[in-house]
Amino acid sequence: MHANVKQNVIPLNVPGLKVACSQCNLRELCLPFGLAEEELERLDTLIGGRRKIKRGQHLYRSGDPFEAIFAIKAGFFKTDVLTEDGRDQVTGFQMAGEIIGMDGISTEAHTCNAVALEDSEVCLIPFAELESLSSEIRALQHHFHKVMSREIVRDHGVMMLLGTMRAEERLAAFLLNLSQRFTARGYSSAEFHLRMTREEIGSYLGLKLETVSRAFSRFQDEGLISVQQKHIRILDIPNLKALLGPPGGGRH
Amino acid sequence: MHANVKQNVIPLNVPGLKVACSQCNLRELCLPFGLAEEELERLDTLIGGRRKIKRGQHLYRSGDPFEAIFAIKAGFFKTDVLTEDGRDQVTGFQMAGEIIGMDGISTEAHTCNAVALEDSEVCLIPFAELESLSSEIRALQHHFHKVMSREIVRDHGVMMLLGTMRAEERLAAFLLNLSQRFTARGYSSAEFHLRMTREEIGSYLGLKLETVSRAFSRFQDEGLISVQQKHIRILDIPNLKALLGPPGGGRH
DNA sequence: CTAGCCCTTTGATCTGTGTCAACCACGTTA
DNA sequence: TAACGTGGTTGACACAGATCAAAGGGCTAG
Repeated sequence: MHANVKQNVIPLNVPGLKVACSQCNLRELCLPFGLAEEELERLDTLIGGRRKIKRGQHLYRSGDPFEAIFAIKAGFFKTDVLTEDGRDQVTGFQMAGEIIGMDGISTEAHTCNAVALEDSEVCLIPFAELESLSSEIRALQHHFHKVMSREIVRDHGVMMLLGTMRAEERLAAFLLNLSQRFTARGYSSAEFHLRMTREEIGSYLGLKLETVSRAFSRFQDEGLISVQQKHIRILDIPNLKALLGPPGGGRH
Repeated sequence: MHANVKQNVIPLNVPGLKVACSQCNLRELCLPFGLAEEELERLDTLIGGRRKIKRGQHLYRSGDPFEAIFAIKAGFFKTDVLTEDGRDQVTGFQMAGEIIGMDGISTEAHTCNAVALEDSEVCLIPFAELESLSSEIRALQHHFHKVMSREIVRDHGVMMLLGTMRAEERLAAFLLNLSQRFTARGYSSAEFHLRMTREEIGSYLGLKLETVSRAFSRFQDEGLISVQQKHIRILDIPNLKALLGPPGGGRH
């Protein structure tokens, strides 16, 4: 492991270089949010380094011992649960700035799989140390609780989607959610690249891939979006949002 | 704190009497789990008193400012989310020993409604004080994180149910889950009283009430359970469990 | 005890989505 | 450049569950 001595290039991940939340451009979205300067520096000492995950590789698997949570530095992940009988449910898609792995806290072992959908990089946050630091920095403790709570609220939203929405509403909600999260990261809200397959979208939304594909086509026919493989352009946000109000239009 | 001097009667809720986790018969299920004697006593000072909730009353409503979480001392609750357009999704049923209200942490306001399905009683846990005490008692902090994480894992289970199971599998999973939770509380695993309506079960399971009713009838015809209104007796747990392995029997 | 209402059950029919199948488009490898 | 494989689209048809409808049973409140 020898130092990388290329010049003119900002070196990343040079051995010995400490990862720094305080310098991270995602700090407003991620765990450091709301911490003071001095606290941020202490947070820097917490991060256990970075890890690169290639597309298709697992960040962790169900059953792995739980030791750390991860902050996504770059890239895109899916998490899924699978049962003995072969059922597979995608429980979420995670992007830069989001925290992943909190499912493992309860049993000291991960309860789902996390797979990179593109080449990605995560920051390791050793959990025992996070708890230590939390008890010293109240703002960190509180913020971490908010992050977990937000996950619970997000899950309730998915339950609502799976329990009450029709196929096209689900897909519209999904696209609007992605759009909004890309916006928060400074990317276009109208144009983006899907990192997941139709089957993965379907699993997340409780639909079959053919149904997802048909809904995409219908949206395109109606001028709401333009689809070309994984490239999506949202053309008519208002009408896409209007789809979320259910069929009749609000009654029943 | 002043001694209560009534004799022969165990006094409950007498004004001035401190609620005590250390004496609670639910402590092995609830927040105190795993704490040492001395820590338990400090936890006692945290509890902000009890509150009785009559059947049909709200413990909190979506939008209420978030100040405390609640430990259910006795009774039965449902939580639900509703959208502007009138959709209603039951996100869970909670019973004695369970913690409710963690959805409110993220935004400082509750994001769902909690309604008592029978006359109930909860212990108030002021959240700011819980965080304070957490930073002093590491075991409490860690246990609270486990409780939140367990909620996330539970939600993933519901997503799996809503995303991949057919009506009868959903109902079987629901009954087995209730049975298991009653068992953990020392009640019969085979015979219990449903506190919720068919419509509420349906909302939770992503089904219409008629479908729930039909599935109950089918189970009864097949000798798996006996149903009389809200009274349920589970007759054949093995075959009920077998329903969870999907139709074909594991393929696809 | 009675009236009223809500909850539940059951039947008949309709429909959104799943299933099965064929074909196509793109990206990768040889 | 050709051949392959994975992922995506589209069509025809089937079916689980929704919807509509009607009737019965048990609480709850007077």
